[in-house]
Amino acid sequence: MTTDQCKPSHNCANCPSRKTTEWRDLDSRELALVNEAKRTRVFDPGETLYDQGDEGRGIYCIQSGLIGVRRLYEDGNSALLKLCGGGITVGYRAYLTKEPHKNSAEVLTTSIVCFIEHASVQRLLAKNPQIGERFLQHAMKDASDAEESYARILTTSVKSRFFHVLMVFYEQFGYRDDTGNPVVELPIKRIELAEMIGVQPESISRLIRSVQTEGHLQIDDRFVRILNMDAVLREAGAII
Amino acid sequence: MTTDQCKPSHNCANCPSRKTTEWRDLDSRELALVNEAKRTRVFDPGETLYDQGDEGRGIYCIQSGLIGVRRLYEDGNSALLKLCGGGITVGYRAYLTKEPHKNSAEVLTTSIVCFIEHASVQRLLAKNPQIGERFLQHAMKDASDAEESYARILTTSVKSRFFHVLMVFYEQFGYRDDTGNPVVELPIKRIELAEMIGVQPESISRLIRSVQTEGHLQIDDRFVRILNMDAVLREAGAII
DNA sequence: CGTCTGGTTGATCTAGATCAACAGGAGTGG
DNA sequence: CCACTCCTGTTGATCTAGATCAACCAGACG
Repeated sequence: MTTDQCKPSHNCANCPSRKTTEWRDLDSRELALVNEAKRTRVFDPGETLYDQGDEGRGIYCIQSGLIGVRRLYEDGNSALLKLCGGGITVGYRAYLTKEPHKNSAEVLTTSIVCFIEHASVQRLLAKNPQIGERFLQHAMKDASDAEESYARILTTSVKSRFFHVLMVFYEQFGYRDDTGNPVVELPIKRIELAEMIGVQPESISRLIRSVQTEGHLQIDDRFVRILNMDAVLREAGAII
Repeated sequence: MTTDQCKPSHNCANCPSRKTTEWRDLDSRELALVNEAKRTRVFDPGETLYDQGDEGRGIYCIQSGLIGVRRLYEDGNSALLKLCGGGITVGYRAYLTKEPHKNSAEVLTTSIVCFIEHASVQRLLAKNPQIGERFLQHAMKDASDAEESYARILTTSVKSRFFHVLMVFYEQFGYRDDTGNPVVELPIKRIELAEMIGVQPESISRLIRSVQTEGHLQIDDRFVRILNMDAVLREAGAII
C-alpha cells in the first residue's frame, strides 16, 4: 500500500480511484457537484458502511481499502459474497430500488470511503443521463459476477474454487517477484477465505497444505507464489 | 396451462405478459414500434434462444412457456441458473454490454417468444429514457436474485435449498386444491431440479423420499402437496 | 501475565457422490 | 403387433470430500 492511499484525497478531481467509478465521465463542473456533496471518512476494520435491512440512504464510493459484502442468515451463518476495493461504488442498489439493503458492507482493511447521499445522486442522475447508463453497466456486471460465482459453486470442487479466487486476487493484486515468479498477497484472512469459498476454516488449512504438496504453488502466511501458472489456471476451471 | 397461452398473441397490445416487461409503460404509439419490430416464434423443448458465446443480437421477450438459463463448463458440467417464464425478457445483458452471451437460454417447455433485434431496441431506448430505467431495475433484480442464490448455496444444506426452490415455484405456480391444501406442480423434471440445486439426480430422489417420511409434504410425480407450510418455510431458511 | 484471535492438525462422522442395476414409458421401426 | 432403444427416475452398495469436535500453538494486546 502506498502512502497516498492512506490519506484521504479531499477532492474528487484528484482521486486516484475516480476513473473506474460512475463519475468517470463527468465534466469538471459536474464533478464539482459530486465533490461538494460527498462526505469522506476513514473506516476501521470491523465497521460497516451499512447493514443488511438498512434503508439505502445514498451510495458509497470506495477510495481505497477493502470492503467485504456479506449476507447474514437467521441461524448465524454468513456468506462473504464479494470483495470491493478502491474505485468501486457499493450500496447503490438499495438506493436505486428503494428497497432495504440485502447485504451488509463490512470494512476488512482500513478504508477511505466517500458517501454521497440520496438527494445529490438524484440531482446528478437528472442532470446527466450517462450516469444512469453507468449504473446500468454496473448492475449488469454485478449480476454477471454473481451468476459466475453461483455457477462455479454449483459445478466445481472446493479446490477449483480456491484456485479461482486465487486467480481473481492475482488479477487485482498480483505482481512478479525478483525472480519473475507470479506472486499474490492474499488480502483476507483464512476465515474470510473460507467464507468466500463456502467451507469451514479447517478445510482451507487442509486444502492449502495439500495443494502445496502438488507443487504448483507455495504459500507462506498470506504470500502465495505461483510456480506453475498453467496448472493453476487449468485447475481453476475455465468456462467454455 | 390455458389455451390462450398456447397460441401466440400477434399484437403486443394484447399480450397478456406485457405488463411485466420493459415495455409496460410505453404509450400506444411506442408500443406499435415494438410490435412492428418483434418477430414471434414458437420454440420446442430442447431448442435454445441463444447459446453461450453467441453475440447479443437483440432481446427475447417470453410470452409464455418456460426457459432455463444455463451455464456450461468445459468439462461437460452445467448449472441451471434460473428459470424464466412469460413476461420476462432474457438476453438483454449481452446486448447492452456488447459482450457475448455468458449463458445459454434453453427452452424447457414449448414457449412463445418474441425477438426484438438490436437496432429496434436502440431506437426505443433513445426515444424513451424510461426503458433504460426498466433495464436498470431488471439488471438490479437479476443481480439481487443471483446473489441470493449464491448466498444460499454457500450457507445452507441441500434440503433447505430444495425447500426454497419449492417455495419459489409455489409463489409462481402454486394454487390450492379442493380441500384447501397448497399444491404446486413442479415445472421441471428431476434432472433439472438437481441441476438447479447443485446435486446429482440420485440425491434428489433420495431427498424426496426422505422428506416425505417427515410428513410436511407429499410428492406424487410432479405434484407437490404441502401439508405443513410453516415447517416448509422454516426449513427453507429465511434471511434475517 | 493471562486472554483472545487466527491458524493448524488429528480423529471421527456424515452428507452426498459415484457406480451399478433395474423399471416404466415413449418413441421408432420391423 | 412386438421388439427395440432411449430416457427418466428409483434404489442399493460403497466411497470420499468436507464437516465437526477437540486440542494445541503463536502472536497480539490488554
